[in-house]
Amino acid sequence: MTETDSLRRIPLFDLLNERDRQRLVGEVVEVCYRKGEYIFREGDPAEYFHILKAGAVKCVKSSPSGKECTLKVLMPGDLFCCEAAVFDGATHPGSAAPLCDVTILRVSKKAYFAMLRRNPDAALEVIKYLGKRLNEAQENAKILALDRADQRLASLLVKLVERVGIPEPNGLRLAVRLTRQDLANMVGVTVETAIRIMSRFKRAKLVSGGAKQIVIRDLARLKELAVDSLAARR
Amino acid sequence: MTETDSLRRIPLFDLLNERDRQRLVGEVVEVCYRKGEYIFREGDPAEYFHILKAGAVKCVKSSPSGKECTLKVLMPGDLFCCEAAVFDGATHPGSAAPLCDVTILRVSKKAYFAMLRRNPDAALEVIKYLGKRLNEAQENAKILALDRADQRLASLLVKLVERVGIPEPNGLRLAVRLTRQDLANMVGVTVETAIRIMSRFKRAKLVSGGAKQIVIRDLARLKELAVDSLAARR
DNA sequence: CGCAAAATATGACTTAGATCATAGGAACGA
DNA sequence: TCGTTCCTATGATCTAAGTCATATTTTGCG
Repeated sequence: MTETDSLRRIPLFDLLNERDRQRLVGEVVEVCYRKGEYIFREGDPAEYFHILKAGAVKCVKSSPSGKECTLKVLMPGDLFCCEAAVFDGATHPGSAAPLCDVTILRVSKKAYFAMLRRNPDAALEVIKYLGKRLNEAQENAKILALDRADQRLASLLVKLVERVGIPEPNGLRLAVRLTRQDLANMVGVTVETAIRIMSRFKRAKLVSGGAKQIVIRDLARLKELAVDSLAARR
Repeated sequence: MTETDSLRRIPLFDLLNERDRQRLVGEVVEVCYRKGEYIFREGDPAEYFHILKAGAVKCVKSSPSGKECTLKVLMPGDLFCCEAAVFDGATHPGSAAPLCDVTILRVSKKAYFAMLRRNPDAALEVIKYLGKRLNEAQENAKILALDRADQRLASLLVKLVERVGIPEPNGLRLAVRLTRQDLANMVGVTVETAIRIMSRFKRAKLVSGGAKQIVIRDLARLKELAVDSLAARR
C-alpha cells in the first residue's frame, strides 16, 4: 500500500482537492510503535495530529494514585488526539499506548490546520467527528455515573462488538486483544470484579474466550442486560 | 442590550466579517424559558444551535430506570448542543433544562453551517471549542471511573468555583443555585450521600450555605481533597 | 405572617464492589 | 519443552455508598 493509498482512507481526506492532497502527503510521516511502548504520554507537549493506520491503540488517563482509566480504543482510520493537539502549547491530557504493534501517520498541527483553513468542508467534517466523539464521551460518563458494574461491562462489550466484531461460527469475535484488566480499566472497576463478571457471563453463555480472544455469543441478551437493570443475575 | 450587542459576546462571532455578522443576526431568534420547563428533551430532533445569553442551563441524560445524570452546567456564552445539532436528522442525546429563568439565542443548523463554511477561522474556533469540551468530558469520565464520592464532589466544587465563583468576605460564592440533588446528579451519587458529604465539608469549614447559595470557604483544601485520596476524612 | 412544599439532615440496615490472598492455567521466549 | 511471566479464577473479609425511614429546616407563596 502506498502512502497516498493509506491516506485515502483517512477520514476527511476525500474532501480535499488534488493539490491539497499532495501538499498534505508531503507533511505526513509514518511511524511504528510496538506493544509496551507509548505513542505519547500524559503531559507531553502535543505537536501532531495522529491518525491510526494499522493496529489498535488505547487512550489512557491516570490518577495520582496510579490507577488507570482507558477512555477509548482506537481502530484504523481514527484520529487522535484532537482534543489536545488543537491548542497552542497544550500538553496531552492522556497517554496513547498500542494494544499490539501499530503504525500511525502523523501530521504537524500547523500543516493540518493550514489544510483545514483552506478546506472549509474538511473543517466541517472535523467538527462532525469531534461532535461524535463528544457524544460518545458523554454517553460513557452517563454509564459510569448511573449503571452497575455488570451493566457497564455489557455496554462495553456491545459497543466493542459493533465496532470490531468479526462473524464466526459461534458468535462475533472481537478483533482486538483485550485482557480482563483492559476491560476493567474501561468500565472503572478492579480486575477481580471484571473477571468475576466475565465468568458469570461465560456461565450464562453470553460470551466465551479469554485474553487471546473474546467471543460474543449472545449479543441480544447482552444488550438487554446493558439497559435492563436486573436481567441475568448470577 | 440590542440583539447585535448580545451576539458580539457569542464565541466565534468576533471572527466574522461585517457582512456575515449581519447575515447571522437575521437568522438568530431569542427565546426565553423558565425554570421547570425544558429547552429540548432527549430524543427531540436537533434543528438548532443554541447559545446561552443569560441564566444557567443544565445538560442532562437519563437512564431507562429514571435516574438522571447532569453532564454540564452551561453559563452565558456557552454553545449547546453542538454534539448533536451537527448531524443530519439526529436527535438530541440529552435534555437541556434551565436552572433559573434564562434567555437563549438560537440559529438554524443550516444558517450556522453556511456561516462556518464561509468563515474557516470561525470553523477552526468551533473545532477548538469542541476539543475543549471533549477534554472536559473525558476528564469527567476519568473522575467518575476512579475517584471516591467525596473526591468527585470536591472536584466538582473546584470546577464550579473556577467558572462561576464570586468573591465574598468569607469565601467564593457560586453564582448558580444548585441543590444537593443537582450536585448528586453531577457526580453520580444519591442525594443522601451528597448531603452527608456536604455536611462533612461544612463541619470541616470547607464550604457553607445550603440550596440558596453555596460558599466555598477553603478552596485550597478542597483541591487537595480532590486529588489526595485521604485528606479530610470525617 | 403563616403554611405548604421543597430541601436538608441523620440514623439503621443492606449490598455492590474493593481489597487481600492464594492458586491454577495459558502463552511465549530460551 | 521447560520455566518464567502474565492472566484468569475464586474465596474471605471489609467498606463505601445505596436504600429506606423519619425528622427538622428553608423557602417561597397566597
